[in-house]
Amino acid sequence: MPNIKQIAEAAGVSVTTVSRVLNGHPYVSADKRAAVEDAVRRLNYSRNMNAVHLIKGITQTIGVILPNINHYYFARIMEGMAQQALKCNYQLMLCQTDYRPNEERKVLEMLRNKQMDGLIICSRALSLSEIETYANYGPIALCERVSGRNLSSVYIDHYASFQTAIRYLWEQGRRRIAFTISRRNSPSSRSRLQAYTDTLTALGGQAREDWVLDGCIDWEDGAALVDRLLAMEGRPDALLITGDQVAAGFILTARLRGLEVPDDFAVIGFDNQPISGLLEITTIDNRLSEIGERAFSIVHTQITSGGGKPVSEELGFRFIERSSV
Amino acid sequence: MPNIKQIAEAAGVSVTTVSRVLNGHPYVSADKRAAVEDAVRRLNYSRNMNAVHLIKGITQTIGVILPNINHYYFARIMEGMAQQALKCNYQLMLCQTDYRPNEERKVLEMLRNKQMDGLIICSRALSLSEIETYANYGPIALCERVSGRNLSSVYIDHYASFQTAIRYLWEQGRRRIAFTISRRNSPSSRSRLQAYTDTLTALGGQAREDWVLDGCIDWEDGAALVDRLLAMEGRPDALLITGDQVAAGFILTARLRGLEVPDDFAVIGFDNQPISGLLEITTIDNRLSEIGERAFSIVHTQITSGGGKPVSEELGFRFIERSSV
DNA sequence: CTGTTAGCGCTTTCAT
DNA sequence: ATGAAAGCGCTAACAG
Repeated sequence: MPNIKQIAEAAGVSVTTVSRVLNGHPYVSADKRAAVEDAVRRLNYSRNMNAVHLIKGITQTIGVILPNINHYYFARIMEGMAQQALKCNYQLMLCQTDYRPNEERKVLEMLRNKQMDGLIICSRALSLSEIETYANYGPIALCERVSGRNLSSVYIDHYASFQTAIRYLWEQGRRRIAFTISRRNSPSSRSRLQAYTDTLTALGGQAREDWVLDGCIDWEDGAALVDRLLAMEGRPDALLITGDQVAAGFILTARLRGLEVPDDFAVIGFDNQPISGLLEITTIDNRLSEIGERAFSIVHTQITSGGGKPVSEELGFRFIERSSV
Repeated sequence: MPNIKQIAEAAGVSVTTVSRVLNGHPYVSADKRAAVEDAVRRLNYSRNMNAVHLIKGITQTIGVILPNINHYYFARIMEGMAQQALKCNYQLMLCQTDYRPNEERKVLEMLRNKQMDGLIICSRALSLSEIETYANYGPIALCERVSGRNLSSVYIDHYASFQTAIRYLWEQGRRRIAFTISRRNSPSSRSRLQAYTDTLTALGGQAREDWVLDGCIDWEDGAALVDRLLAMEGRPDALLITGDQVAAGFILTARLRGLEVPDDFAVIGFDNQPISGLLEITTIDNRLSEIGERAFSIVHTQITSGGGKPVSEELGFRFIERSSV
């Protein structure tokens, strides 16, 4: 692979002129420009971008931390980010870290290392405090509500969405409401638990600790839920299931057991996944693709504009009424 | 951000010694090593990896071309690659190019640019010939059968899997067999069409051109298929649907129209997606995660071992009998 | 409009 | 065991 110097020689100009042509700068005479372009073609030249990254101090790359790409929630967010990245001519480094703190740390180090100009964290194991210490090295955005920190944030108000869902079930006459979560101590799980307690208490209903059903991530978990519920005395008559795939697993398995939705169980799913349309599941659209788009744009803007205050952006959820309640 | 020179000064050693400590080389006295480590800590030093990439000529990054990450097929392959990447301490650049030739070209250029050490192409718009011209710049693997070229390849034998599926339907007494594809001219579609024609002809059945149903990618396409089929005179009694999500859309919509699977239509899906378990869809497991793992490992091995011949690896599909036939 | 030159920050001979 | 010095390939003052 030839370098810029060899091109300069071949074209009979200085490296500066070559660089100017390469970068489309003005003030290059037509004939020299042509000579350079010709040399580039003849020698099959291509810039070594690592040298450019080194000298410019940027890489046109944004890192993305998430536990696993093969999950509707994350794939959909990633899709949104990737669409924006394509428009902006930016690259996305996919860091599938499986909620392992040390792997997340490695990615933060890559920001510090200048391997990436910014970072988007879709979900995390590390503490906000630890993440925040890296904010000086480049803009960081999280896909969750964060405030009072040097971190940007794009999020849905999970508290409000849960409140809406619970009130809806209540209005439909349901009084024994349970809900699922994936990880017990995730930020969204905490606000949902809070909303569950607050809302039911306010309505004069009861929020039961044993009706917080955790570890529900895939459809199998939803399927397993059926027996878990049948084993209870005084079982719930309504479920908020955080993830339509889990809800689908539950509903289809319930049918096999001779139970009907919504007669035996009312169900509200989350994310408005394709499957929810297919099964007519009432759901809450969390606008995942837009979360990805906005997170990308915020980080991208901060990179190009050279910093500024962190941005916090709430996207409204959408309640989609179908026939599972 | 301090650089290596400043660390050298602070520690009272040469930059060479600092570099040695940083890279864990031997032949550094314990006290100098300690001095360097101390200086690194005090000055909060972090290597600029772009300089390392420049001088070493590698980036520990592999690019991945795919049209859209928010699709089970690609997300699952990507998951496999990412798991391997994590183990090898390699990074993955996600290049979601939406089948746009020019975007795919940009990624190939990034390989040439040395922004990535190798490339995996999950699906493509460009010709193999064009892709092959980049093979000198780094190992390239495709997730499809490729031979006689300077490109590696990890694939499922779609011809054989289709043959298996069609014979199975035939044995179950189905004679009017149709099938869906996503893109008409993709490599896999071509081998499937070939298998369809060959197999049915061999069995003495008929392969009908109007029973090749294209544009089937998402569940909506599957849902739309029902009416498309009902509008035909002499409609098929069996369907091979390349993608379980599409199959699910078809089956659930068919039920709403009062049709039964497998009574009115026998259905065989593809990919062994979670939904196929949920709906008891007979399917063909294409081992997507393994395809991703192998593709990554092949490229990774070629990078670390410095080239060698391209590798071609076929993974056997698995026929999963459930109750949609 | 063009070229000289000084870096960007790091690794790695090659001496010692 | 340690350091001086020569790059890796490119950009951007600065001087003409």
